[in-house]
Amino acid sequence: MRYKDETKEQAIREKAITMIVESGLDGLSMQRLAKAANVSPATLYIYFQDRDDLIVQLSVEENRRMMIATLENFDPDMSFAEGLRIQWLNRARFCLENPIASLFMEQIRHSPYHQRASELVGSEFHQTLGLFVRNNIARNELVSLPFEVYWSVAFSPLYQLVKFHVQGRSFPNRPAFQLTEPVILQALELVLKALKP
Amino acid sequence: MRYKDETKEQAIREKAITMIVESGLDGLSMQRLAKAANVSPATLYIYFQDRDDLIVQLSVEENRRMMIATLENFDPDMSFAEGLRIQWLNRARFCLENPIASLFMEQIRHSPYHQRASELVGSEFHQTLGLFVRNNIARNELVSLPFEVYWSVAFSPLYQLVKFHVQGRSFPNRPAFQLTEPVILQALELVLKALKP
DNA sequence: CATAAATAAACAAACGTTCATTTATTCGCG
DNA sequence: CGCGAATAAATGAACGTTTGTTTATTTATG
Repeated sequence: MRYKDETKEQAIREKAITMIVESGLDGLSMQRLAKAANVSPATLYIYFQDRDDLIVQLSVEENRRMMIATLENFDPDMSFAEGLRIQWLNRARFCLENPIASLFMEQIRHSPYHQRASELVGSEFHQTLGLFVRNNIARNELVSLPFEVYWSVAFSPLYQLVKFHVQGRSFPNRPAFQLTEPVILQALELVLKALKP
Repeated sequence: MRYKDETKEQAIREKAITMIVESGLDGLSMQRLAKAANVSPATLYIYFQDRDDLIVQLSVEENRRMMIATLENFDPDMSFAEGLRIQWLNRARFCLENPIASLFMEQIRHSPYHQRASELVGSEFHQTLGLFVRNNIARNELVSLPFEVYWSVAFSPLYQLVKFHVQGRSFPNRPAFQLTEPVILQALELVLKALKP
């Protein structure tokens, strides 16, 4: 019998993400994707149930990669400043090294696919972060807050900076924005100041 | 001669936004939109050049409404704390009163339409905010920062909280999140602490 | 030779858009 | 005031494409 050609599946995944980043979710057509990945349209349906399944699978996989990268060398027992620093630098590094994956995830995160995909993602990520937060509140290294308030202050500035970077610009009539490590650390300082008791 | 029926255009705009929010940008089909707005498909092309033009025009208009609401009673000569408070409360109020418009803008902002639309938006908004920032740095009420760092710390936590609210939930397995005024003010306090010298 | 991957060709349905026609409204004229 | 001429809004039906997906067939490999 004949085995699946894994390079084909990889080509499909990559081209699909590129198409979505370049022309939006409605720019992803199965026939154009097949052409771009050098396979027959029917081949797509060997690897994915249908168009929706393809998009959801891509989201889950890219999300997983991002989470693993974000938690590299991270430990929920770390001090708050150290733990947040590691997460910020990990996440920024991943996004800067994978700008297309990063733009793809941004697009999914604000589409109707986000909910369906996030239900299929493992809960370890959130459990680890939840433990980290509780540890630090108990140790009085972090003010006690509703989880959503904590999350929005602790992470959304980073995500916004990353978005500015991968988009190449922040606002019209502004010069191109480059997210460098000193800039990341400068923003992180502000966030730590906000969240430390 | 016969004049345009403005209720028709309004119906088209509203239904289009609803469709995009409910089923994504690729869920907006001109024929289904015509049916939903009770007009002929051809009528859409009296008010809009084509599908792209429709989406861009919707973005520009909703963006304008949002900006006007955000700057109500705002003055660039205000103290930093007072000015930021007004903007936060204005923006939150608008989004909570217009959740569909808010979800629509979130979706546009992370799609390829965002750049094209933001180039068509007046620059007064950004000029006013730029003045506000410079005033407060000069008065030593605000630390001096790259504009993108300032922006991401000052506003993205609010946008994230609003998103949690209009989505109805923040993360899987978390109870529904309601953005109330005390929560907004709690987050605002943290951000002010971060940005004050 | 068995088996499953991979394909080319085709399907109906839906897509964005246009065209020939009808409908409603304003306006100059009697 | 009343009425046809003028004009643009509004339409239903149709255009050729492209859509997502399937089917019958071929290809490669254990």
